[in-house]
Amino acid sequence: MKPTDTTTYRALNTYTKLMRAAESVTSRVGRNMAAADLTISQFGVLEALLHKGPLCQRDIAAKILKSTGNITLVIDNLEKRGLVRRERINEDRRYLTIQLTDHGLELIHEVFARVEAAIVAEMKVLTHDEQETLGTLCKKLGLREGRG
Amino acid sequence: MKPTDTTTYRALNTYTKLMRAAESVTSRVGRNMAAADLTISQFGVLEALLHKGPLCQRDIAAKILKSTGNITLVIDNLEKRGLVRRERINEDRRYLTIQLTDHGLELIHEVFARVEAAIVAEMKVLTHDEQETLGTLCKKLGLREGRG
DNA sequence: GTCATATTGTTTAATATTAAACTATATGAT
DNA sequence: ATCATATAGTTTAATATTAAACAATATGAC
Repeated sequence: MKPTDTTTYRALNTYTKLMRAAESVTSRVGRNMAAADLTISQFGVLEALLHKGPLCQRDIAAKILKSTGNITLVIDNLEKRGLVRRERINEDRRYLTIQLTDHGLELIHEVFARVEAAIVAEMKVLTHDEQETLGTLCKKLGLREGRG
Repeated sequence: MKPTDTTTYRALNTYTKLMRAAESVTSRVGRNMAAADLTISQFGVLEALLHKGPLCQRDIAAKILKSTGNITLVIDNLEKRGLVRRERINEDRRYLTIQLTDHGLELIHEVFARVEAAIVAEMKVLTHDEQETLGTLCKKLGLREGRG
């Protein structure tokens, strides 16, 4: 093999493993969301509101990497279930502030705890040092322009 | 912070970075598929056929981690574009063998080369050793039961 | 003030995805 | 041979997602 070939081979291999790991972990962790009848996106929205407080839809879209059109629907569905509330802001009436309701807060609190536990369990196959290393390497890949 | 807290914190942090890296890289690499009017799933199917030869739909579904129902549609669309061909097997008439057409082979050959180059470019932010390390750590996370 | 431009959120149309019900075929026990 | 079970693929209904067009509101130049 020429050096280029081994370089390519290594890159493809690493890429594949990264993707598989992400899919695999997402799928297992996601079961805890599905158990509470939350999609990954719905969980993402509620989790953002839990940890950042009330947000407008645009900020939510940016946070969970989805289109604003999609967020409209996700919030619609959460609103129907009484988990969040929309509130028009008077200083700038284009904005809507999305807030957790009491029920929403209670639910995401509980589901987040389970998800958190699942993530900790997933990561337990790695030592602390390995986790730090993985985080550092992933961060290098994540940084860069472009959606995502 | 109690030890449990730092453990949890580290796990969540690592998880987030893993997810961001995967999304980010997928999104950038995926542009090369979109440029040829291929969805990620369509690319996945063609790529599997390119590197593994003819496959039945069930195997394709397993390979790209999608439902068999979805594969039916993906293959339908590829067939409409004349990129693959379905062929009933006579030894067991439940099976369909999916083959690349000449046109399909030509296309995936070209698109795969671009995707490959994109992946190599993505991975260039990591040294060879770092790639090996990332691969090893991801593999530990990926292994386990469960869809994915 | 008025108009051009930006921005927030909504709607629409197209596509993707899944789970579950279904059809057709094969296999194995009796 | 027959029947129960399993398997491959399809269909259907529900949901998710995006891009693009759109409505409402804000901002800034003049």
